[in-house]
Amino acid sequence: MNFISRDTDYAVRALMFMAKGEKGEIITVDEIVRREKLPERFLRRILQKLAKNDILVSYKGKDGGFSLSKDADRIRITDIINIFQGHVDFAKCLLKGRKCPNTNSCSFRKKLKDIGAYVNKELGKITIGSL
Amino acid sequence: MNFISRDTDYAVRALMFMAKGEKGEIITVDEIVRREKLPERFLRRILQKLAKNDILVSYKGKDGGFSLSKDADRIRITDIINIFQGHVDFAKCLLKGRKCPNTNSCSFRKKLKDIGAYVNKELGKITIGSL
DNA sequence: ATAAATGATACTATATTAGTATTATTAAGG
DNA sequence: CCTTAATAATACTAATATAGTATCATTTAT
Repeated sequence: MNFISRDTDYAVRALMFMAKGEKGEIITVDEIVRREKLPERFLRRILQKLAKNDILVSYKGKDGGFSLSKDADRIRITDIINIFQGHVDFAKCLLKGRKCPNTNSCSFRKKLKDIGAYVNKELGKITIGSL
Repeated sequence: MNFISRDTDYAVRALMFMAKGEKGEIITVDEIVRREKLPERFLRRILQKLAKNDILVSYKGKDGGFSLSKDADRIRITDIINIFQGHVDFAKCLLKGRKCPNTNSCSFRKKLKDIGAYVNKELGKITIGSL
């Protein structure tokens, strides 16, 4: 079981690559594909999604491409994970269609919740710039 | 994105229920289904898997059922997660078919690894008995 | 106008998750 | 030994998530 999904992973690689360039530099999908050897169409969609979520700015048309929308130190890993994997829920009750019998005294979920809070806190400290 | 899968969740519920009984008590799948309202055939397979992995002892034939194979305090949540979800890998490199360019200097995976180690340590502290 | 880029959206393939169904095996008890 | 009540093994299925691919539209510099 992997904690990080492929699109999150690819997004981080692309962002790390972009962060190496000058601030505000416009980079095309093809450049990233050449350097990082990621599947072109898939990566294209990933970058589009990053643009929609204000991580990247996209420039259409000739000489277009993508640039980081903010300083790499302000792009947190949790942002990327949330975009591609949704909120990481450590303590969700998985009973279907009915209320959990021990709903408000579930010590298991309480402990999972604590662990989840720690993980999110630590992941929040990691930024593209810090990598 | 859920960290815990449904079979892990159901297994923990079943084990917690069984741990309430006397030590070594034999309990049938049907009893657990009645009390915890879990899908019978699915739960049956889950308990079989727990038996195969030495968490439960199974007794076939009339008056059969399952009992905990050891003290509930010695059944850790990580054991259950490993059985149903496999090893939880926080830092796996997801590049396909080719070597990662920055294989031995990947600061991202290094940080993920640290977080994963913490999570596994904390999950290892949680036992069925402690819940 | 053309070329070179992204945008939107639909499609597909594979894997994982969450089950269900069927038949076999085992063991207690009359 | 036969019946009954339990698990064992295994195959099957349905739904969902993951990992892509394909197509056509739109934009913009020259």
